[in-house]
Amino acid sequence: MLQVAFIRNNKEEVKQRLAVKNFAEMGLVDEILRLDEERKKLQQEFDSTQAKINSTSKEIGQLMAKGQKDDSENKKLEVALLKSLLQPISDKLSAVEKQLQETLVKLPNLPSEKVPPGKTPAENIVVRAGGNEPKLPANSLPHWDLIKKYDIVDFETGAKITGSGFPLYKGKGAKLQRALIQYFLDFNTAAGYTEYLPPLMVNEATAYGTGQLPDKEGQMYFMPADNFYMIPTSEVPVTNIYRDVIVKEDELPVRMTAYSPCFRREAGSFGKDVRGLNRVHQFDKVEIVQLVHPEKSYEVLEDMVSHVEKLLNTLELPYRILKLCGGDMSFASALTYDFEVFSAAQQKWLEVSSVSNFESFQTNRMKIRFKDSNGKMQLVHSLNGSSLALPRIVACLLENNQTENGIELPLALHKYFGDNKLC
RNA sequence: GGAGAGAUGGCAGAGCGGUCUAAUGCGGCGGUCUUGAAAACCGUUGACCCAAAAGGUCCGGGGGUUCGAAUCCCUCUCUCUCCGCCA
Repeated sequence: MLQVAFIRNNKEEVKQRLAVKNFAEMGLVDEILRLDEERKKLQQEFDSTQAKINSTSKEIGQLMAKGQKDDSENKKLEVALLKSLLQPISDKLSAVEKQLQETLVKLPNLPSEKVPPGKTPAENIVVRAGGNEPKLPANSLPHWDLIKKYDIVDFETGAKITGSGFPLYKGKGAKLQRALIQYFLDFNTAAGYTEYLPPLMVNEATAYGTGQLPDKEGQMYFMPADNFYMIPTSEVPVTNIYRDVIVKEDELPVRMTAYSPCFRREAGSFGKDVRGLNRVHQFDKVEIVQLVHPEKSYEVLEDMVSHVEKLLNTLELPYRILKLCGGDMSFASALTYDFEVFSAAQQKWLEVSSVSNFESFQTNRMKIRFKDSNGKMQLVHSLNGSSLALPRIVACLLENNQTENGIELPLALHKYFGDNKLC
């Protein structure tokens, strides 16, 4: 959520930058400023009327103490009159505040100046690439066939138990999940991130805090009996740890990592790209989140990108890093880098991580603040990224490392998996 | 699920219809003293709206009673104790 004061002081700049994200409803900006003006006017009316009521009520107390009954009765009538004036003002004020809030949350975050223009994924910019594409054997298979061949993921039984898109990992497949999670978490904690294991369901306030509500309501599984949402990523519970917290400046940066299963309805996506592990409703992911001083956030973003890149390098997979163009960025992000790995049998790039700086867009909703050296309250900046999402990593490990004698594992995983070959 | 108790400033904790502009203690910050530190003493110490002053709002959330609510009533949420159920 953008800050009204910022919009008020930078109206044209806000519109220009929203245009980079191909935002269409520019009328909302003017609407917000109009509502804000109205709010201010009503607030002043409310305050001055309330002030009169307060002072008169105090006088009543004093008159009663002196035993001046008639005078106090007159004052009571006066207050009653003022209160009848106050009620409609107060109702109007809450209505305007609510409307302002509802309009404000419809505005996406402003893209940073570093965001390249563009409308489609084709206009994203490849900033770096690494690793080598493997030479696959002649009879190489896509991962969904390898999975069957080695019997390590059973989609049919997963569908029987729950529904399609809920994979059932089995044997070495299950063990590989466990090994990857352990490895990723160790890699992150070694870099100074504190490990958390968060609740997998969250309440409305939490889902609202990171921007899932109201924007992506339909993408989350919802439990109506208790009004809980299944988390689409651990970013949601982890960032909300600090909701409504005023942190000390010297506690920054806050660095957190968490493993969790992620639940996504993926409503509207079907057909291509959903085969095998490419797109599923439940998957495992290790996430990194940072809360930082606003002056440091872009520096930290680069750190996080290089952290994920190092991790990816140890997996020995071919990858590339994209800087997303305005049209491909998410609602809440100011700058996003996507990581893709090359799935050799599918001949396709698959997204395995997305690292973003949200600046104060999330923290303004969550009121995560610190007091700077001048004693002024400031919002911290929040960033997060996957490090990493498992299914597509697994798909690539299977496809890229297939040999006649089974599937080899990168050196970094030998210790965690307990073997140098998957199967 | 049942019964009871509770939720107050960074923390502990008093207040139970008007002077609450929330006592007191601890902690934090500044100062005096000191070579320095500790101790002692003195002062200071939250957030939000408003460009700011004035003013207003905030004693878990929401609603009500009253001229006036931290204080009374209703309701929700959470915490604790006991019982029940349970991995």
